[in-house]
Amino acid sequence: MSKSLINIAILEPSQIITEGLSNILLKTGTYSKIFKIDSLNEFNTKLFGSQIDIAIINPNQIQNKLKEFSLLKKSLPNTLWTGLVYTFFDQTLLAQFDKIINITDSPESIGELIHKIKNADYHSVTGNEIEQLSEREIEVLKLLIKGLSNKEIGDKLNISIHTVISHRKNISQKTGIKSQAGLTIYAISNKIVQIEDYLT
Amino acid sequence: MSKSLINIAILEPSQIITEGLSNILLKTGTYSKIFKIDSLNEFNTKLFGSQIDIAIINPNQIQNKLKEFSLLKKSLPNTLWTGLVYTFFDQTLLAQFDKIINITDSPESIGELIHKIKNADYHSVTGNEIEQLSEREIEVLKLLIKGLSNKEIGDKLNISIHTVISHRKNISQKTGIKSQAGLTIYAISNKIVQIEDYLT
DNA sequence: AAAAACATCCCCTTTAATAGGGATAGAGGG
DNA sequence: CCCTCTATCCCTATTAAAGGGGATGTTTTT
Repeated sequence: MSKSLINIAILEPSQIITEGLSNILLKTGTYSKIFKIDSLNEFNTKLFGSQIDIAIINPNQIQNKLKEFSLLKKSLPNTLWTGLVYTFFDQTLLAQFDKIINITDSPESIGELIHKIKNADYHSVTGNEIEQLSEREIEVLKLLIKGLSNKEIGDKLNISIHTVISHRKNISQKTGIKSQAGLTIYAISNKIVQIEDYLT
Repeated sequence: MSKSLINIAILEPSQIITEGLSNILLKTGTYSKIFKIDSLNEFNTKLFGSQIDIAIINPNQIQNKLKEFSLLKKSLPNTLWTGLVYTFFDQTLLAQFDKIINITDSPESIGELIHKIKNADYHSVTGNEIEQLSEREIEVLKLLIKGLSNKEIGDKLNISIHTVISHRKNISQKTGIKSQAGLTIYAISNKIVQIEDYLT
């Protein structure tokens, strides 16, 4: 891949970030053309046929669209799929990307990204499956994180406290996490709960 | 306040965001001068004597510097203190600002901000004091969130379990949060712990 | 100098969670 | 049809936490 003009697609809802990133990319001195897009499927419409070398994507945009994203990666194997992270995201989500750049990265390190793509080939990796919690277990987990006791959870779900304890045992086994704090972080990072809902 | 040139200070560690925001502010068509700064105290050094009309600040930058920020607001009462939010923050932290803009806000709504400042006076409000946790309490909280028991925390800090329990009682009283899950979320949203450290 | 906050330690009682051990019934896939 | 997973329920013993009550000495603030 020895070409001097690089095509970069940016999928990011914040115009502030899109503007800033474009500027910094253009300032790296490499000749690049930047396409700003609003959704994943614009890769197949607006950008169809273009050879996109780097796609920079807000991970939120592939949330709940993992299959679509997988297909896209297969249909565009020569693209470097990059996640743009400015808050914490689920690790399994980030694992879908070939590379991660952070909003606080310096222009220099972003410049390096461009440099590398000119000199190397990247191979898309498929993320690992995590052991899924069942629906009921997730219900229990959500209430658990609200700080409810086993008994309160049972009352709320109309099941006995023993069932709740069973579910909790299974949750702990599946996740390997024993403490409530750890489970809270697990639930947040896996988007089972939104942290915003817990801020008063 | 009927002046055409507006001075804007931006305190934001991400260069991507600073770049993007500057661009959008300049594109609003108003004549504004933008100062990029790296810390709160540059208001008293680099910017000393300048009439800053709008300060746009990443709330992280005032975390643990609430007193300094309060004094600053008092010494610069004609400045509009604006928080730039791109992830969740503690609400009490956001209450310290006169105004909040979000990273996903459109250029138009940011332009409105500039427009308003030209036609109105803003009065700085002093935010409520957050009841601060003591150093020791924060140490205990951090270990608590790792899932350690009271006894383990005591062993780690070389204090008796009774002291740990005392600290926990005080933490609960100060924050009003009883459950470990709630405290975890409190600690994350107050940047006492980084959620990234807990992702395996 | 007095008051407030902090850090340390101790006691008691009640309530909840943990860690084992189970059982049963239904749904779904191979 | 068998096996696995899920959801439900139960028991016992041990450990931990919650919620009260204090006390003492040291900083820090007013």
